[in-house]
Amino acid sequence: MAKPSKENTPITEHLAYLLAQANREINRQLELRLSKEGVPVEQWRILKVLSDGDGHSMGELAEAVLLNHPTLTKMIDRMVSDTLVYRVQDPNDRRKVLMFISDRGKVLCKKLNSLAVDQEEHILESYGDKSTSELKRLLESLIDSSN
Amino acid sequence: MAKPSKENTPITEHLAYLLAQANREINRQLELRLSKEGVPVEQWRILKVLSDGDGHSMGELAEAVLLNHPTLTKMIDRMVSDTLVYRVQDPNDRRKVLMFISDRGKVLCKKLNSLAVDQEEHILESYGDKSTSELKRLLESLIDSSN
DNA sequence: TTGAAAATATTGAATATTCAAGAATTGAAG
DNA sequence: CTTCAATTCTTGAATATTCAATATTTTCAA
Repeated sequence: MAKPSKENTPITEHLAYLLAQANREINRQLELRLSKEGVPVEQWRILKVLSDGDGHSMGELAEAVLLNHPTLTKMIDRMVSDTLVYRVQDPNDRRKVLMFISDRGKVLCKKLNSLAVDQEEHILESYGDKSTSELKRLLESLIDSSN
Repeated sequence: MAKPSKENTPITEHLAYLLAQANREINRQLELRLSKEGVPVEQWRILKVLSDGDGHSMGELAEAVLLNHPTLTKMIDRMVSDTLVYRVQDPNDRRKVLMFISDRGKVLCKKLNSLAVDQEEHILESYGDKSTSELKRLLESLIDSSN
């Protein structure tokens, strides 16, 4: 009997592919909702992270919103132009820049949050409560086990 | 009692974010392995889809490998230069181009497959057999329910 | 204290992706 | 048949991302 081989598994059965596909689909839906306010998903993430009111360094932010450093810098430049966020030099470590959300940013963030909640509710409806929370649990644990 | 609100759920609890994070992590690992052969993940996907030996139109391919049309065209241009794949005009519908994998492409694809299998096995080890198949199942069903 | 190494953020050039327009072919209605 | 809309793919310009290099500040060992 031949040794069972996984080498010609169709692409659609690879975990990496399923994740990419699901991510693409969910992201597309979210993008569609947020486009009502003309804001890309990454900017919503940034606003959401900053909305705790604390100052976050660029490095911290980049990690949290899944962007690499130079990309974040340029996106923040745009958001500063739009007066959604602002930079403050960290007094304790002057290499760092602390990012803060502005009042305008807070207002926008609230609107975006409710658009995002709409989507999550839509997913809950079509996909189910149980599946959703189970999926979240598994994803968290996958992420954990990858570090 | 206040109405329970999901509007200030931390970003890390959103399904869209968890998917993005997991996708990023797994993709990074896969990228690292495939970089041994100097091939981006998307090219591996293309080779894998074409490795059934049939001709696939650009539209079909774009859908299958999660790239939009112009991006795919340009990536295919590179792969044609590298003689990994080749174009044939579809005799039944001359608007279409059918893509085929070359012999050189097949050889490369085999090497890439085994690198990818390495990764899947690594995931199985650290994450577990049960979790992996359960996660795959849930992802498939999420993708289904999104169409 | 000094000087070298590490950490942090930005910049500019190279590369890649996307959007909108174009070219070729097919389908289908009049 | 003819013409007009739809489909398929490619192209070029605009935009975004990435890589490598730079500037600044901090850390730490000698």
